[in-house]
Formats: sequence, C-alpha cells, structure tokens
Amino acid sequence: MTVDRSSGAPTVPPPPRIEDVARHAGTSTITVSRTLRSPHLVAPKTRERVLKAIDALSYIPNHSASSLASRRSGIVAVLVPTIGNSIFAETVQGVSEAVADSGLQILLGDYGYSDGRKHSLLRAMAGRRPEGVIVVGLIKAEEDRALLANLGVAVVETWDLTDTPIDTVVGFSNQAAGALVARHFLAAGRRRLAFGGGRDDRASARARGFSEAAGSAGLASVCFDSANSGAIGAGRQILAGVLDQDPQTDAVFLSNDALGVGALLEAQARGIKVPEQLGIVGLGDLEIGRAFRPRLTTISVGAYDIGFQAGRVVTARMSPKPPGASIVDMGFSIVVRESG
Amino acid sequence: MTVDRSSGAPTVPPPPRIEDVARHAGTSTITVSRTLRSPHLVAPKTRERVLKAIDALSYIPNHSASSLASRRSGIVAVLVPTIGNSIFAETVQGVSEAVADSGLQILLGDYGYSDGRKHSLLRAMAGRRPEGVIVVGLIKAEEDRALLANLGVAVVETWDLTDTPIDTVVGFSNQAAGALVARHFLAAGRRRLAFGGGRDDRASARARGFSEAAGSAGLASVCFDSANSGAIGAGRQILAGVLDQDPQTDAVFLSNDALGVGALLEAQARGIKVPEQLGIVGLGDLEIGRAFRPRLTTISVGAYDIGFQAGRVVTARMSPKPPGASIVDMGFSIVVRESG
DNA sequence: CTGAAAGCGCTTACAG
DNA sequence: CTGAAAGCGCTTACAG
Repeated sequence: MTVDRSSGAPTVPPPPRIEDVARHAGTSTITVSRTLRSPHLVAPKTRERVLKAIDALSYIPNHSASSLASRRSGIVAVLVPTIGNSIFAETVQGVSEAVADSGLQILLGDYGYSDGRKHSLLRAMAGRRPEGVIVVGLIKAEEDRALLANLGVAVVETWDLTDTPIDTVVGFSNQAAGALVARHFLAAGRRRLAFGGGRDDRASARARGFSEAAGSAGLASVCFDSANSGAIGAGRQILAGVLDQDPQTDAVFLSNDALGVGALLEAQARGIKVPEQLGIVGLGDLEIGRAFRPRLTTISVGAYDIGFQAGRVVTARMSPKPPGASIVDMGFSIVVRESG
Repeated sequence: MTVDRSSGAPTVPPPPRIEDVARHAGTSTITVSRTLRSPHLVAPKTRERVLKAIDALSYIPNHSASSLASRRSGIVAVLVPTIGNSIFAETVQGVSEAVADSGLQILLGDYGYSDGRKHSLLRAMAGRRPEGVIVVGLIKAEEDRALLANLGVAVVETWDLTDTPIDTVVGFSNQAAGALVARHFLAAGRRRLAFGGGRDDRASARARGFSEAAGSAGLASVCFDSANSGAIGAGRQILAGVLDQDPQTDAVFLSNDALGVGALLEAQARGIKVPEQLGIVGLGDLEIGRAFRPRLTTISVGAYDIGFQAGRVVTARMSPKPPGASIVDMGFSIVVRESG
C-alpha cells in the first residue's frame, strides 16, 4: 500500500475548480455545471467529455460556492437533546433515511439538555441556511421561534404535540400517553401510582397526564436530571426513591424503557414480585424492554417513524407545490406485556 | 402566543446581509466582519455600534459565503456504520464534546453498513471541504483513501488500529481484544470456545484474534448481518446457532454487549447455568451489560473516549503548529464480572 | 445545445 | 483603527 503519510497540512495541492475541468474538457464552466445538475440539457458527446475530465481530475464541486450561488445549502439541521439516547438516535436514523435520496445532508446538533447550548446551536445552524430544521421537542423561547420562522423553510418540531407549532409538528401527546398509563393501572385494580422520569418538557408532560388521570391514586413523582447518563441505574434509584416515599406503591410509570428496566432490576433485587405486587410500565418500546424477563409493558411511540415523517415534511416542502404547515399526530399505543 | 403560522415558504423576507448591517451601523462591511471574528481589532465605540446593528437586524452571517471567502467550512465530517448502535452514538457524542468550543459543527453520515453509501457519503462530505474527517473503521478502498488524503485536513480512522492509516488512527486492536478473551476463557479452564458477531471488519478482526488464540479449542463461529437491527434478538439466535453446532460449547465471545445480553437471555431460557456451564463475554461495556443479572463480563473499549480523542486530533491539527500524523492506541481491558 | 457576464455574501491582503 | 478593491468557486438568468 503506498500511502502518503505526510499528507497532513499544507503540502496538499488545492483541489481542482470547475474552471480546470472546463479547460480540460474544452468547454465552459457553465456546461460543466450543467453536466452535473441538468445532464439532459447537455449534448451527449459534450457530457461525456466533461464527465471524463471530472473523473481525470477527481473533481468534487465546492459546496460552499454552489450553495452561495444557488442559495441551496443541501443541509437539513437536526437538533437533539442527546444523541446518546438510543431513542433519539432512532429518530435521527429515520430522518437520515427519509432524506437519503433528496441529496440533503444532516447537520447534527446535540445540545446535551442544555438550553444555552440549544440556543447557540440553533443560531449556528441558522447560519448554514438549512433547507429544513428538525428538532426534538417544542421550541418555546420566542427568540428561537422567530429565528426559525424567518428561515423560510420547513421547521419540524417533534416528539410532542401543540396547537401552535412554529410551522409543523410531528409527534404525539405525551400528556395523553401518561394518562393512558394511569388508566391502565387503575383498570388493573392498582391503587397507589407513582411516576419517575427526567426533568425535560416531554417527561413533565407525561407526568402531568399521568397524575391527572390517576386522581387521588396518584402518589410519588420522582425526577432525575435528564442529562445524567446511565438510565438503567437511574431507573433503579427512582424505584428506590418511590418505595421510600410509599412502600405500598403498587404501580410505577417510568418515562422511558431504560428507566423501566432499571426499575425491574431494582424490584428483582428487593424480591418484589412483578407484576403481582408491583406493575411497571415504560415508554419507547426499546428492544431491551422486549428482551427482558419479565417483558416490559410499554408505550410504543415509533421514534424512527417520527424522524422519517419529519424528514418527509422537509423534502416535501422543497417540492414545486409545497404543502403548508400542519400538525401530525403519530399517536402511540400501549403494548401490554408481563410487567404490568 | 403570537406565532405566524403562515411562515412556510416564499413570504419570508430575505435575511439581512452584512452590507445591511454596515449601512445600519454607518460603517463598512469589513468592519462588521472584523467585529464578528477579530473584535479586538475594532475600536470599542465602533464595535458597539456594529453589535447593536447586528442585534437590531437579527443578522446571522451566511456561512456559505464566509466559508467560500475564508476557505474554512467550520465542519467536521463524521461517518458511522449506523447511529442506531449506541456504542457509535457514544463515539459521536465524544466528538461532539471535543469540538464543542472550536466552533466546528458535525456533519453526520450514517452509511447503514453499506459500502456503496459509504463511498457516496464520503464524496458528498468532501464537497463540503471539511476541516476534519472522522470515520468509524478503517478506510480500505484506495479511491476513498486518496480522496480523503487529498483533502489536506486531519483524517481520523477509529475503532481499529493499523500501521498504515491515511493520516491518524485512534482505536484499539480488535484482534488483540479477541485474543484476550480466548486466553481468559482458556485460563478459566474452558475448552470449547465459540464466537458470534457481525460481518463487519471490526467483528471479523475480533473473531480472528479469538480463534487464533483459542487454537484447537476454537470452535463454531456464527455471524449475522450487522445491518439488521435487534442486537439482543440476534444474540439469542447466535447462541442457539452455536449450541446447534456443538452442544458442548462452554464459552462464547459475542462481538458486542447487546449480543452478549441476548446470549445471556437465551441461556436463561434454556436453563443453562452461566457462568458454571457456559461463559459469556461481550464487548463495549454498555450499561445494559452492567445492569443485567448475571452481570456481563466484557471488553471495555471507551467508545466515548475514542470519539473525544479523534475530535481532539482534528482541533489540534487546526492549530498554528499542528502535530503530524500518528497512531493512537487507546487500548482496552477486560472487565470480569459474573457471566464468565 | 452552449456561453459571456453578473452576482451570490462574505473575507483577504493591502493601504493608509 | 478603518476601508476600497479583488476574489473565493460556483450558478443564474439571459442571449444566441
């Protein structure tokens, strides 16, 4: 293998420009440009010569230049609380596959559940003039809302629902999901219900729906900081905390499946029978919950589908006859398995 | 909340340009530019006026234009087999945090274990003239190697080791890791060893090291397609396959922890005692392996650290006095827990 | 089917 | 400390 190991910095020749290709092919720059993006407008013979020149020079168009001239960045900005949570990674994968053949590339922003970083990432992304923006969660700050609205492209808020999206929202009602779990527990005759989850907006909405539906049966609500890693461990601690507050608790809703599995493990460690003594329900329908014994009952929300739909909204908006703003309720369902 | 719901498409006014800011501030465009990137070169009074104008107009510089003029894209390209695998998501997070204050943004490419998509993503990314490229795995195709080498920026291959990196490699020896697991099994008196994992290069290297060290004790090797989702389910199938081939197998090395947990579940379902009858070892030190009972013995590889280091290499290369190419062995260690 | 001219919105030397 | 000129590498109308 002959590899130039010293290729590091300034020894590399500048990449060929469109002009070099044109000269090589004995034509003009505009014809090279056309060969690349509207080949049908170029005579076959010319096209072939240009293609040959491109290949000979290993020409790759400078995207900054074409973006500037065409006002098309070819970028879709995706903002997530953390890419470390597999559920959001799934959503990103959905976006990735939805936009794959549109030529859009993903600019990923991970704000680590920090509002400050979220804001600055949003600004930095706006500078790229993306052709679409997809964020996990709703954007509340008026400044950020205005920033995104002024971009003039599809802005898709996801993983939640609202009547007042900036543009489009693709998600489900976290509150309704929480309420459904509470009703499920009550219908099973459980009488002392608790909730555990993160402090982010989505978890809070789930908690709200849950305790409203639980009514007087609603009890402890234990939160932890979403930014902390180790959801399974957090789930163990949450259940411990819940039982501290009320040892009689007979049902716990955890804000996601990793927490749910953690709670399952803690119950196991304490010799608590699930689901007989304690019902446990998670959210997300992760593989870990399906694989665990007892199998985790969960709210299934289609993380991948949310991303895929959001990606579709972005690509659709780029079409000649773009659809308008909308609210897409992806819904959710409860998958009753063995844990409660 | 007063939100313009009709903000969708062409009704949005074009964003302000640097010229608008200059006019508003009663100065020249170059002074605006300087205020943004070399504020110390601008008189405090002028600076203040410019800042005020920027704020008043909500000016956000067009990145395509500044990239073109400055030849700095502000992008680091990150290419992963799949973002859906939490271990790679961790690596991406490491990159993200390592480059956070350098102003670099992450252009994420997910090639879904497809070589074709990998190649085309690499080309598309090259068009952005990234200031650094980080890929999971080694780049073998000579065409791709040349493409990356000609970029003239830091190119970091990760998650493996080689004597001939394109530029820099940050990882560990997958082969040595496999060998260590085999020796660990042999030292524990196990005599019929099997391997299970994906078909990608890294899994293959682990398999190779494992069977070489296993010598005549090496037995079945069961592979599955890395692109398939559901690693836990795959782990179950792998163990089933292994036991089909040789029911006497007393040790299995799974290429990652999710597979390992799957194997643990399958053993459990079959009433096989772990670690007494069967030793199981995974790789990655994922939380799921730590949380499971029995706790999964694993090879710990620091996925986050690999990404962080790779990110550092990129930012370091951008410094005035950049370091040269190098080979960074991050090593690995075996974390012996309860499963084998 | 092809090309000359102008321009996309910034920054880079270079002067002063 | 500030600015006029030139240019980054493409594409967009507009002609022909």
